[in-house]
Amino acid sequence: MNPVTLKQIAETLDISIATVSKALKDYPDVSKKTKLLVKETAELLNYKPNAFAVNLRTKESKTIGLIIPEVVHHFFSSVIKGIIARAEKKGYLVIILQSSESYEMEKKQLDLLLSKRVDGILISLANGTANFKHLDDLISQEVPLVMFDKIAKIVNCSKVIINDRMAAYTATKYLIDSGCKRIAHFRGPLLPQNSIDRFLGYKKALSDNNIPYDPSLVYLCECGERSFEEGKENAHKLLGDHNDVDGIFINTDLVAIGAITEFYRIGVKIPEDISIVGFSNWFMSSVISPTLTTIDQPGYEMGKEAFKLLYKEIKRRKENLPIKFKTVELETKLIKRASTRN
Amino acid sequence: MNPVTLKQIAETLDISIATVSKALKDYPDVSKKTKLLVKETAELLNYKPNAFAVNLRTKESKTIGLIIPEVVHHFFSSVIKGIIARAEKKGYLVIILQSSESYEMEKKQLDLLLSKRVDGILISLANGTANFKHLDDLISQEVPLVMFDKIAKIVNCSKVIINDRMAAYTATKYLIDSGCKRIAHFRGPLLPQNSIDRFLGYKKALSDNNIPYDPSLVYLCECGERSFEEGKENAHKLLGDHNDVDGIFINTDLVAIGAITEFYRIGVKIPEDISIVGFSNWFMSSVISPTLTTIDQPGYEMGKEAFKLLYKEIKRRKENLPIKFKTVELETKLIKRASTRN
DNA sequence: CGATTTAACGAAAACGTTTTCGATTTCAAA
DNA sequence: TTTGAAATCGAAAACGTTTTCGTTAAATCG
Repeated sequence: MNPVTLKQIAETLDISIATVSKALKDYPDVSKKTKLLVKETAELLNYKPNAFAVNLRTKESKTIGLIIPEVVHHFFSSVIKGIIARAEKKGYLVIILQSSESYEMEKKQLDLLLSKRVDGILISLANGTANFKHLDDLISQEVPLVMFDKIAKIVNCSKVIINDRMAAYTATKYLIDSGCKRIAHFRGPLLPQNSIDRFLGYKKALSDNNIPYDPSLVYLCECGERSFEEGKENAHKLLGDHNDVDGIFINTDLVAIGAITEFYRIGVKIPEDISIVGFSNWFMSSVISPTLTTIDQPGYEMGKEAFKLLYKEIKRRKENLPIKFKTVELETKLIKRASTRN
Repeated sequence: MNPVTLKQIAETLDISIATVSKALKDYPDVSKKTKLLVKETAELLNYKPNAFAVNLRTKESKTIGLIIPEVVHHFFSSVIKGIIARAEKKGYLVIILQSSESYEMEKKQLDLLLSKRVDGILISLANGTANFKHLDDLISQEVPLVMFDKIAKIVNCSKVIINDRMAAYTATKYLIDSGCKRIAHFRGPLLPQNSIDRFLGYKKALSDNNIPYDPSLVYLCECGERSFEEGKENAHKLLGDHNDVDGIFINTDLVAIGAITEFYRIGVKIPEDISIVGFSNWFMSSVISPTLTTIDQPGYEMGKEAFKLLYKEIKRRKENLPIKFKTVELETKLIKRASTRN
């Protein structure tokens, strides 16, 4: 009935608890004979170490926390998968929390994880967070922390990112190379670094190719739950505002798909009239019609990489070694499909 | 530096640890004066209870485990979101593991969660599991367990499901009512209950409407990573095998989208030549062209409901009350879109 | 054979909390 | 004043491990 403990093994073998514990962990100061004996009876009694006691004693939980803005999201699901896969290999479990793009939530979830005493935290920032005290506090408490995708450059910790700016540059450049002269941009929210970077990449590509930057060609989206609708709305507005746009670089695939849908409804031909490049390479993008040219954002790899960094930090921290923060940058690539002319 | 403990509060106030503990938890046998004092200094010293010690003492972790076949999946993401939302409200965190549709994995993950001593487990079965000993073992160990979506009828625990059979019946009936005479079915794998039920619903709808059942119209898919390709392949095969099919009920949306893609490529008109109904109502289905008629499967609600059931069981178990297993059935509805004639 | 090393084991503290139960004090009623 | 109950507190055990350090027995060496 009640779970087997070291004590019970010790009693049935008439040896001490200490010896049993050491035998199970292959300490050198216990004979091979008793080791075998202990292991056999542990097996027999179906002994499972009590994680609570181990945690208390060792001061670690072999558990990490993960905070993402949104669970129902192709990119973040991929990240989750990558993290879980890697974590499991190293014997870590992962607790997932979502900030729903809210700063307040993010703080709350961080506190929750802290009070559960996870061994480390992985986080992708909410769009709403512009203040980073909660993160700095973490770091000064020496809690291993690594940020990925939506990061804050100013916070001093390890990070894994893509080069949003360069990727956006590539995307825009591809539009230019395919003959577009007047290129709009549906950008993401104002705060997060990556939507800023994508905007900057877009601008740089224009200026490098002697295309004047026109602010009236930049449309804003929240890129949240309403992404698809925002795409439709912005597409509609764009047609009202301008009649000479022949290309759009869009902050994220879902918005792009909304735009395509609206253009289709109105009768604007993609890519003949307007070429479109998205961002993220959601699975959906390979399936809609026309298929969407986009930037592939390696979620699974990002998850794996983020955990690797965190794991190293946890380990070094345990051995009291100095920590050096690293930021690894993952490759993106342009996926050419049918929403652009080639 | 080191985290504050009850002991330190006790020492600064020159009272006992016991009193501090009781003061913080509002025990009746400590005066209001000292309660206030204790709470103030706890606040001041930024005291956070050591979760490890609490776990050991109370024998619970306020953590539950979740095992799903696949994380990168619209339906399961929604479920995750529902579970997390509900769990957080009750002060529970959730550890997520994935079985990758493999029985062996599923067993392994279950063991992992067990060894972490989670307070309960939520599971949606892998397609590969036909043996349920691992689950029965759990139940006999009195670990609260509830299954959702992909369940095993034979296992004696609480469940939350949809009526796959009825939903499939409705879908097929809708095809019939819209004029289809010769209706194919792309079914899911042989083992899981829900693909069996959907198949049975399809069959029942035929026989209730005097349409002969023709086994050669039933095509199998794994419905795993290759869903989209399977849809294309089956669509292609179908056209080779039959030239009179005018409707298909497809086990899951992604396969349906594959089929639509292939039909589009070949020039078969949807819904004029062939009508299609999918299953699950992935977001994607509202966005492709033509938009896909499908059955809405309420993932978020299912997650919430599953946690509610689990929570109740955990609570009753703690109070040593008798447990009665419940299975709640969630409503589905037919979403009529453009892949069928109306 | 005595001295010293090596091998094998166990006692006990520690991790930080919760909770039982007994001890002390206070105070009102008799 | 005595008695009893009520209010307030603390000692201590317990949860199950891990690990240090001391103890004993066996083996090795000179």
